[in-house]
Amino acid sequence: MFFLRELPTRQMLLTYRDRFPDMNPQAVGEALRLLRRGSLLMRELEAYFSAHALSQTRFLTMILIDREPARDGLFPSEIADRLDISRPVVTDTIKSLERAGLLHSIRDISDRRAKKVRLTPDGRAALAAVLPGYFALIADFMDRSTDDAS
Amino acid sequence: MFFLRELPTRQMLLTYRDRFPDMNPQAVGEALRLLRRGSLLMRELEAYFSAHALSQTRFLTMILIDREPARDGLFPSEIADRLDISRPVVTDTIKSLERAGLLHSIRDISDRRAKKVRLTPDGRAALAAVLPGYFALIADFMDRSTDDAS
DNA sequence: CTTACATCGTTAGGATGCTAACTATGTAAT
DNA sequence: ATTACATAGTTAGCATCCTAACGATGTAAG
Repeated sequence: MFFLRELPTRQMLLTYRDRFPDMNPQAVGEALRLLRRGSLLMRELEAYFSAHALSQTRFLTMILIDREPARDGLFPSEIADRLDISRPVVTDTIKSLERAGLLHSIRDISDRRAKKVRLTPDGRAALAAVLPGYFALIADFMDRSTDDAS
Repeated sequence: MFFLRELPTRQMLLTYRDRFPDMNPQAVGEALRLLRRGSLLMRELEAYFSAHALSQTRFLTMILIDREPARDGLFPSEIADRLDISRPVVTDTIKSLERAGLLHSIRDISDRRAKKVRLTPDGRAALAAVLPGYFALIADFMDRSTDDAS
C-alpha cells in the first residue's frame, strides 16, 4: 500500500532533480499517481469485500475457479501461480473459504500429494451476490478518478 | 495487493456483462490494469527498500520530514495524516527508525502529550543514499510498462 | 530396488497494515 | 475548581502477506 495523501508538486519534483540530475520528474510523478490511485481503489475494494465477509484474495480465488468450469476444480498451486501469491497464503485462503462453506476440496486420485478445490453451490451464490456491487464500485471509482490529477 | 497474473480478456469481460448487464467492461478492464500495474511497482519498491533495511512507509516517513526543513520536526499525528495511515503504524515506524538511528524525537514543550520527530544526520544520509536507486527503479519500471497491455 | 532429487501442500515465524481501547494531557463549561 | 469531553501517542489483538523449512508423495538414475 502506498498512501501519500498529497503527492509532491511538479516544483518539488524539479527540486529533487536539482539534487539528483538523473531523476526523471515526469516518470516519478506518473508512478506516484499510479501508486496512489491503485492503493485507493484497493482500499475501497477491500472495504467492500470485508463487508461481505470476503477479501480480495478470497474473491479472486473463487473467480479463478468459477472461470474454468471445464476443469473439475483447481490445484492450490495453480491458484498460487495465477494469483501470483505464495502458497502458504493459498492454504490459509482455502481454509477460510472452506470454513465458510464456499469451497470444498478433494484429494486427487492420481497424485496423492495434490488436492482439487471446487466451489460449492453456496460459493457460486456468494460470487453472484457480490459481483454486481463489485462492478458498480469499480465503475464509480473510475468515474470519480478520471485522471484530473494529471 | 492485487496480483492476478493474467487479467481477463476482453472476451471474458463481455461474458460477464452478459450475466450482469450493468457492468462496464471498459472500466473494469482499466481498473484491473491499474491494480496490477500498481501492485507490481509496489512489489519492486518494497524489494528495493527491503534491500536497504527500509520499507515504503519508513522511507516516506523520512521523506515527509525531510521535505519540510522549515519545521523543526513533525508530529506523529501529522505523519499519519499525510501518509494516510493509522497512528499505531506511525508509532511502530518511528520506533524502528529510531532503533536504526535514523530518527530521534523530543517531547514537545508546550504540549506534553506530543512529540516532535526529526531526522538524524544518519537519517539524512540514508535518504540521500537511497534516492538515486529509487528514482532509477521508477524510471525503469515506467519505461518497461508503457501501457502496452492496453 | 534404492537412492537422490523434485514437487505438493502445510506449518512456523516475521513484517506490516488495521481497529478498539487505554493513559496522559489539554480544553472548555459550569 | 471540577467535571466532562477531546486529542496525542501507545498497547493489544487481528488480518494478510512473506520466506524457510518440513513431511509426504512422485520420478528418475543407477
